[in-house]
Amino acid sequence: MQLYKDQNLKVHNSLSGKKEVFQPINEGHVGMYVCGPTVYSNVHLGNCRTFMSFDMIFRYFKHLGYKVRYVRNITDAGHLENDADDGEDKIAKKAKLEQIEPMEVVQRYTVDFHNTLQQFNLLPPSIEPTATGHIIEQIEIIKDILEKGFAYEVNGSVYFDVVKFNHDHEYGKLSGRKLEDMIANTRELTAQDEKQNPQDFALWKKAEPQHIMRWPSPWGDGFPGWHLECTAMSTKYLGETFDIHGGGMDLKFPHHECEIAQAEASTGKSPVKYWLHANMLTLNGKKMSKSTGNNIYPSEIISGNNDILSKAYSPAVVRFFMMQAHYTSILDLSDDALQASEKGYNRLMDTLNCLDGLKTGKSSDFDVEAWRQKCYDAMNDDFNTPILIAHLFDAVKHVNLIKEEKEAITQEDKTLLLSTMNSFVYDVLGIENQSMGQNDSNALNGVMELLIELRNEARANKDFVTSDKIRDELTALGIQLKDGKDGTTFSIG
RNA sequence: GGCAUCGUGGCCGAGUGGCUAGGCACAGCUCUGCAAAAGCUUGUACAGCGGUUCGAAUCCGCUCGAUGCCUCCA
Repeated sequence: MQLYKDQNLKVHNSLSGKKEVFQPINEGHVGMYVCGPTVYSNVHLGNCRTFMSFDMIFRYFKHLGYKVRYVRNITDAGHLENDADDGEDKIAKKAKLEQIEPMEVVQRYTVDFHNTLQQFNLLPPSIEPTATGHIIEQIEIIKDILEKGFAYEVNGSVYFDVVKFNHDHEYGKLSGRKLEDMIANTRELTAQDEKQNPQDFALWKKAEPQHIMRWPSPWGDGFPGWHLECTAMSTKYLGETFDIHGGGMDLKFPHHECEIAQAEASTGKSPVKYWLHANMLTLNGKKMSKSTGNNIYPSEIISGNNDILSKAYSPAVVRFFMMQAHYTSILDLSDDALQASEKGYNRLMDTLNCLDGLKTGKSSDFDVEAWRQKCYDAMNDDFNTPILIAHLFDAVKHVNLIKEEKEAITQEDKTLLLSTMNSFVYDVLGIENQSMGQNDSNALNGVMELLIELRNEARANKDFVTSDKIRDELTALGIQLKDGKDGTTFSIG
């Protein structure tokens, strides 16, 4: 199924600041690179949002029938605390703090990262390379950049020469900055800086004797700079120019700007056709951040064990909540917003659960084909999931009306509706059906059927004391009875 | 200080030069033994001030406010 031939997808390119028609470099194929986490601590919910956004994008490309190679790296070395001379590698710092091997730090938080993303139903990327696994590639690129004259070596470290690069390239084109402005606004240089210019950035850092994470290089023992790993790994697995590069908005500058500079200095080509940036998740109106402590961890939401939220929320509800906002918009997390999403989620799932048993008729009051295209139009407009969800609720309304026999649907339309709903909710949005009720254990269903039967007998006998007791006690247990035209159903949650 | 983004009804959140997104909450009605669920109906809006236009919440300018980046961050 090559749906992409019929669907006109547009994506917002941060480089041009415009929505552009998406045309892959190689017909039918998409190469996509997303900056992964630095595994020195647990991922917080803000981190998850970015990966969830790109997971949805990955899923939609696949849904459209593209062959997608999705590369998302693990940064397990080279990410400095700061750019100054006393800059310390984040992993190494944590290892020292916890008195364990750096690779133990990496292992622990990589496992946490994978577990967390799995809970939110993220698909694994096609390739998940690590920085430490690509030291040789990084050294090769440094050599190349040195040879082309865009870098210089000082005392065992190699720095990228931004000023020289800017002579015949444009440093700052992604983030809308001008080098002259940056230089004019630079704060005082910290004491004995090796860099010729504060805007220069490290490609290779010399390892001090006490530094554990070190690799041999032509410039002595050291470790690679943070920006370089992404260039090395994206080039290796996707080529010198590839379709999509994604990441959080906060990486636009300097990280992505530096990636462009490194690639252009080395290959002479612009590395990426479409730059996509996911916006931040805020908490109390402020960006979530590991360093400031303004954050919430996925486990705290799922368990309800936190001071911010009134209750626990399932991963599917959290994902639904995120999908209700556009990936390029700032989204603020709050208890009210999550509660509203949970109710909406339950309504959507109730509809999905009853879709299969929907009675069909001779005609349809609901133009399923037109509705289906509206869903695609929403996604084609830069992955507009909030609009898609609005359309999904339109279907919910129709399904409920059909259930009440106020509207009708043909078998053919029902089949199309069912497959479209399933595709968009489960495959594209990646929202799992964690609402119980239909597909639970037989024992529970049996017990519930019995209780419903007893209650209905009591009601028939006008013994409302008994019938209300059954209903109220079940409500207290979190089980809701729903009296419909065709009898009583229940839902849990 | 520089660069960028944003300011939508009670809350969350789309969109856009003229044709009420959607979810949640609220109100009325239908259904019900009463509820719940579901459905129907309705209300509340585009930060402020100017300008462009037949017409702007949507374009332009200014003011105010918020956030992000400029130092590690998804």
